[in-house]
Amino acid sequence: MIRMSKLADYGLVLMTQFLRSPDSDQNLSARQLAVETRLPLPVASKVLKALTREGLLVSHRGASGGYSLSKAPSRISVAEVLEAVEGPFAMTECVEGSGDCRRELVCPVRSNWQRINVAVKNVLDAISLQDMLEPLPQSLVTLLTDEAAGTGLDPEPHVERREPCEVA
Amino acid sequence: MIRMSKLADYGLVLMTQFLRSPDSDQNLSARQLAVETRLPLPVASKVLKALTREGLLVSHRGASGGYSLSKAPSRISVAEVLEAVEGPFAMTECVEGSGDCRRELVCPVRSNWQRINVAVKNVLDAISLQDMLEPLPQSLVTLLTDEAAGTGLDPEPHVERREPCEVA
DNA sequence: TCAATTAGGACCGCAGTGGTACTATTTAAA
DNA sequence: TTTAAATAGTACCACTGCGGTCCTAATTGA
Repeated sequence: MIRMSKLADYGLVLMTQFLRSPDSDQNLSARQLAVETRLPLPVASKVLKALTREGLLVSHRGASGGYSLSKAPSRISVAEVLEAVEGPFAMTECVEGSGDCRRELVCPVRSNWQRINVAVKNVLDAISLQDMLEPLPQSLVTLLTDEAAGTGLDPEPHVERREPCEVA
Repeated sequence: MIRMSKLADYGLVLMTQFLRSPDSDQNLSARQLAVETRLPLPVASKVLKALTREGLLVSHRGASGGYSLSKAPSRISVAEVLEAVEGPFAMTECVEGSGDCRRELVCPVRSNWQRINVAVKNVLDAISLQDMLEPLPQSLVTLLTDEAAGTGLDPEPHVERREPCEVA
């Protein structure tokens, strides 16, 4: 499924929550964020801690404390958020080089996984928090998808474009 | 980590194994494939069954039976193989529409996940089995990565290109 | 001083992955 | 006709790690 974890998804939801109010560098408490995002407080708290540890959020302790974005939302990428929560981006085990793969020497696909890994990561790195808010990045996505579809490969129509279901 | 499962990785390794011999539409038994890929026979067997069920392989039962590719390796994409083994491609839960997400109505990122999902899937769909064999698709990957990097977003240099470690 | 925060763990149930085993069915070859 | 070598299908299981909770500091504005 190439699924990313729920926690990472929560990370994105929480990060974008800062952009929903007029001033995006405001201070929001874990409690506020949890309520607004419909997440259980302990869960939101855990994710916020991770995001802070990785430098994407700045925390303010004590009464009337909270969190705020560490930089402009246009300069925070989706990939950054995901990696902050779930660690370095590695689609396969051999990409992160644990090194205990018995197939390593006879594996013909390994070096290409490295490349694919970079390609996918770049897709997620090209999308900023700002982009995630509105259904705007149409140009971006179509660009990416069109390029992917027209790379000189056999034009087998694998692609089945799903209709994105809009939010109310 | 956005990790895909080991089984899916095995699927790719097994599928590409057909291309390592001169005639790619030959008949290979599970036992042969298991030995050549250094995979336990039961594991290889399980994955091969899945690939057959999804129509990517054709099976031949009985003595001197085995598996063979159902179509030209240039017309089989990486995405197809992954989906055959681990089910439909969905990076987040809400993408596959289980529908029990309490955040659904207030979630600002949902519709964009649909798009990102398509974008990533297209990256994997643009790479054929053939491409996976040799470290060839340089043009393809650089194209994808360059396009991703130059989409008019804030040109923050998120991208840290890892040096791909070649196979012997 | 107090209450409201964040920081940092420890802890745990449980689903799902990775892997095994067994039986039934098919079929080329002896 | 028999046999052995295959695949098909399913049940089974150990174990990892995810998602989630809770508790105890440390911090700080009111």
